[in-house]
Amino acid sequence: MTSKLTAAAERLFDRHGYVATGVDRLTEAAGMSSRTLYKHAGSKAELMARVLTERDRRFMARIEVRTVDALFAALEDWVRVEGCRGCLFLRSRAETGGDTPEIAEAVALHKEAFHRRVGEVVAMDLGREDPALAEQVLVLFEGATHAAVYRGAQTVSAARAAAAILMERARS
Amino acid sequence: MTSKLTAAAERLFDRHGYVATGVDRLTEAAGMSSRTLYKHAGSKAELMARVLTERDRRFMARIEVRTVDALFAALEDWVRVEGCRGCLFLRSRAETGGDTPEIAEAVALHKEAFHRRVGEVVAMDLGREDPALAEQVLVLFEGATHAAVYRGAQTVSAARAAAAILMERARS
DNA sequence: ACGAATGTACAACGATCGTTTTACATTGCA
DNA sequence: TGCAATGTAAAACGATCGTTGTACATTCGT
Repeated sequence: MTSKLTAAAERLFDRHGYVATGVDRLTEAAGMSSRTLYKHAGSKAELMARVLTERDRRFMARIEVRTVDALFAALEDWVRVEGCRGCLFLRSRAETGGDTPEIAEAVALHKEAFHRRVGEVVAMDLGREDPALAEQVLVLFEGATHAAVYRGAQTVSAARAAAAILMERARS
Repeated sequence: MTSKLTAAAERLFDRHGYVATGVDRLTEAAGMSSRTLYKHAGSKAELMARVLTERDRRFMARIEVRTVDALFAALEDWVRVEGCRGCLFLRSRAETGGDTPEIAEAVALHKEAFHRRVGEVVAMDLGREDPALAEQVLVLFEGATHAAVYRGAQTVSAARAAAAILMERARS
């Protein structure tokens, strides 16, 4: 019941935006009364935070990989499943101007974890730490995600190819 | 008077989001009555479209360059002046789910122009067309813009360095 | 000097916002 | 069997939304 709410909320927030999605649309999609929604979620902002935390779990599980190439392969899968609408975390933070603490915190936690993971994958793939290279890979990942909004999923393969070149150069 | 409105609106939309910014906050910041705002702008959505068109002009003027390196130098200047809040175009489109025609159209026009410009710069710099390389440069640009939201302006120099490597490799 | 244009302040429009209240039905454990 | 717990529907809360109407002041070209 709680998971149905979270799933429905994620879909609506992702497709129409956090602010633009009213509570009545959430209750309708989740098939529950507003009373029950508030008992479960506390508030709309807490619901969004819950959505983000849940999405973070799903996303981070998908990028549990050992190579940079697999990182972008995972992103290809992700956009195939989730579509190309940019990063929900950055979008919801931007929508609220960072003024909603629950949301800002969930986003910060996710982006910290993501940054750490990229660093780890680059280190594993390369055999040594390389923070500068990791930052470039992160930029390619984020760029593929956002450019895909108007350029389509091809941006992910472009980023993948670019990352391969950077990795190859760092190895030799 | 119209330009003061547009400037004030851009600032508020950029910092707090399109939906979250009410008309009364716009009138207050622009120092005019709501009646006058609507005479000038027509509607809130049209005002946002005007803001985006104006921003497109300012942005495109800044990336009138001849080399890929200068492209990222221009982005460094841009984020120094405008801050790191991601791409206003993609954000406003996402906020409205693409359901507001005036906004969706302004965004589409800007992104088309931007994509074309990147292709031109890569071609000039390289001496020949290279659409695949241009796509990678575009991904780096977009990635620097969005990663900068949580990683800071350093992402731009990371992207700049990565682009230099890709360009060098394409030249030899 | 005068009428059109353009500005203002301000109340009000109906709609919708997030949230809570009221009153009632169903379930499950003691 | 009965009392919590948990659900429902529906109305209402005050606030705010984008937008418009009313009534009055200022500026400006002729």
